[in-house]
Amino acid sequence: MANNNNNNSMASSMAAREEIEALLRRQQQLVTQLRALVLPSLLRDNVGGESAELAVQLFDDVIGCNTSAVSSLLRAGGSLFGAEPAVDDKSLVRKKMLNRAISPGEIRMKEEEQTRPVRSVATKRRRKDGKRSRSLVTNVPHYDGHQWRKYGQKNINGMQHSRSYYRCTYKERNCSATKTVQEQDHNRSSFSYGDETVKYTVVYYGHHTCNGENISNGNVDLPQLVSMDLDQTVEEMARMTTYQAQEFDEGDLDVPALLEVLDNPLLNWDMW
DNA sequence: GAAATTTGACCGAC
DNA sequence: GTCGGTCAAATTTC
Repeated sequence: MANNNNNNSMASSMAAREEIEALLRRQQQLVTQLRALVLPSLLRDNVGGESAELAVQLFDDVIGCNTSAVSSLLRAGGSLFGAEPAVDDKSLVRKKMLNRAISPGEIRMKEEEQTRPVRSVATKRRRKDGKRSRSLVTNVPHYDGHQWRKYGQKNINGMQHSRSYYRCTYKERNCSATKTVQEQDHNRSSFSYGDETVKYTVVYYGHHTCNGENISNGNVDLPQLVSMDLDQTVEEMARMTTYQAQEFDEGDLDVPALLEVLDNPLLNWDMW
């Protein structure tokens, strides 16, 4: 009897925890998207300067607070909400799928992903120059505040889509920054709900030593969203936000990487 | 004509 | 030998 009560309260605590966690993560996404929308407008309208810098700081502070809240929640998970029972990956996937009313076919696909052999770190090829890298998942891969020139494209083993290679436009100024853009396989992305949102994995290598001259002179490369009329931009962002909410999955959220979505000189490149 | 992109070849890590 | 990353000539775009 007492056991039943315990189980019930544990279950409701876990549900509450999951709900809070989901809300916090959703908040992170929204702020990050708002940041990506607002800052380029400041730069484009040449409002820039201190206002833009302050805006970057404020957005980062908000996201930072949110990240801390999620971390605290996860750390306190055991004591506050009761330790989660150990489950194997497959049953976890099933649980997640059931909570989201996903079809058995998709469950099978996800299970296959779990059992698919993963290329070990040791077998990964090292870049020739050994540059450090950061990665993020985004649906606006070209939108990072820098100007890039494509210098290559390759079909990658096991990937449906080819990978594109970009280097900083200001390479002649000794800027060694490069990035790769890889469209994610449609059926490998997080659980989708029938939408057709395309996601890209963007990996950045090296430092920008061009000091973002492209931005300071107002000649910012603002592909896709920012090149649209403002009304259209807001409308588009709202649409994207909806999709993000629908397909949200905890595995997708890489907050440090998202913090660099607007990867311009207003951010401190030396911090990584 | 300049700048950007494409694409096959090459290089080097594994 | 395979494969990911880069180079550079050819092609396309503005």
